[in-house]
Amino acid sequence: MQIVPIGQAARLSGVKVTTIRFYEERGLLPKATRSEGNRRHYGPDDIARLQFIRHSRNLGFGLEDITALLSLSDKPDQDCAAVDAIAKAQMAKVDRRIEQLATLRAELARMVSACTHGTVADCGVIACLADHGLCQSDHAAAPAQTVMGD
Amino acid sequence: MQIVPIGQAARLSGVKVTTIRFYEERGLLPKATRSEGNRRHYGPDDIARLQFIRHSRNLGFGLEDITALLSLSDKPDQDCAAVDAIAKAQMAKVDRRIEQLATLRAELARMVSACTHGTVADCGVIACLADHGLCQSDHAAAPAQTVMGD
DNA sequence: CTACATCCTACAGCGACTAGAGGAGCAAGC
DNA sequence: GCTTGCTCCTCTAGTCGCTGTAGGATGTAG
Repeated sequence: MQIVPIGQAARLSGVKVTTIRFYEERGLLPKATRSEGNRRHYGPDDIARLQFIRHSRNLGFGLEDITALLSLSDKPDQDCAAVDAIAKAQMAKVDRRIEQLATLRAELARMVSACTHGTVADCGVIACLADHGLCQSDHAAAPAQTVMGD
Repeated sequence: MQIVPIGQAARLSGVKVTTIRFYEERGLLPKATRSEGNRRHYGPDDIARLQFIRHSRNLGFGLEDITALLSLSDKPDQDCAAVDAIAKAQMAKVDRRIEQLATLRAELARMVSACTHGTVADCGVIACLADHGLCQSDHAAAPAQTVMGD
């Protein structure tokens, strides 16, 4: 397994074929060398890089952060403070989100428990959605688009 | 405040002007009536509907779910089981995400604590990202795109 | 009458892919 | 040699829930 085509690289790294091509286009991977028939070749270093990316994605890092982390990992003599900063920022982001989701969960639970299992007219869930005054928490303070997404 | 233009509807409902137009296009709101000068008009019902949507969005519901909830709330005589199901599914979704994020957070914390504050070459963070074997948890089992996103 | 705010449409962009069309290359079996 | 079927190629468009911009029309206050 010295040099492999994209499909095998995908299997070895756990990154899908289309995603590998996407990463190349985005500059996270160097442009792959090609065979005579115009097919991409990958070596062990490329596989390692793909695994690095995949692992970072699994930890929730964005592609921009990953680009920074990759370029830092290519310069082993540098101070690793920048690495630390990126990781800590990511942790803070995750913390914030967990907090938001916990508030959300509490409100959803309260809402669901207000369901009378009767008709929609008496439904506590609908009533709560229709009138924020019926909520106890101030979850609505968070901008909607940041609640579930990035 | 009987009938108002879009800007005031936005202020009253907490939904941005552009977002209101977007919701109309998506069918979450009926097509607004227009003035002679082609401007949208909104009445109290429209404002209430917008508040319902905003509140639901704040609770993390997707637009598809909200469309369903709205159409259910328009039929007050129906059984509210469907409402309950949507709310419970949302709660389960939030639960799953909280769990994932907790795992993530733990792994990130472990990683950050492995930072030697020296050079990148010795950095525990980079080492961990490069080699998933250095991780204790199996967070990598989750598909990347679902970890932080919806 | 002139600023200025508000409104209109239409389209491009975000992040991180995913899916599909339409075609070419390649190995194995007949 | 030929067909079958898999892998690979490029390119485009779609996902979600908006946001931002361009370029114009309308409405109102001084």
